[in-house]
Amino acid sequence: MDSAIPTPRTGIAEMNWTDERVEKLKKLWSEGLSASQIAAQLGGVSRNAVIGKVHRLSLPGRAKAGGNTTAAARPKRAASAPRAPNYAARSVTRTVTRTAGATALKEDVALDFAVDQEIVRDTNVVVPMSRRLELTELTERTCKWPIGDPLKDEFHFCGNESPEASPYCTYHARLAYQPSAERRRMR
DNA sequence: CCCTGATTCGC
DNA sequence: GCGAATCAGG
Repeated sequence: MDSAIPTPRTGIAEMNWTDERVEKLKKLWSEGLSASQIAAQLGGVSRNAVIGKVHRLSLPGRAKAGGNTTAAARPKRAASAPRAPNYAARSVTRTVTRTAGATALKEDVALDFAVDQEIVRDTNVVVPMSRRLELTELTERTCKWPIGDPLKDEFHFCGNESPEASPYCTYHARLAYQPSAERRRMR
């Protein structure tokens, strides 16, 4: 009677295709989410698993076979997606303080330069819209800047592309690591 | 290189 | 039935 116990007591580790999960899969797939996104939402399965299941269920594939569905994969987001104000390319004409006299300290010049750059940034850089990724959707190159209250449902991560070896996108990296002159002036 | 879905095939 | 490995493509 005893012999080999299948040991199904793995608790949560058992990720089979329950009716619920299949329904969710169908729903998300029909909404146009990519297999990897669906896998991330379901949890415990790979995108391959999702694709495999989709086929087994004979769900309608994406129009273009093997094709990139990036465009089709983003059905809607207009609802409450933060829109980045587009007052971007306003140019700032700043008169450089060229203290002609030899008294012009190198430090001042360097500082001016830094400030110049800062102004340019402050003028051109706008708060980027986030991709609103879930924790499980983050990858090596997605910005991990958290947005919102972790306890609330709308909590998400920026998710924009982050430079290699950086956990944040360029925008949030600046907020995170505020270096030198920038901070000084902040005060 | 990043991503996508499609297919194969051992389990 | 399942899904990793592989294939094929943008």
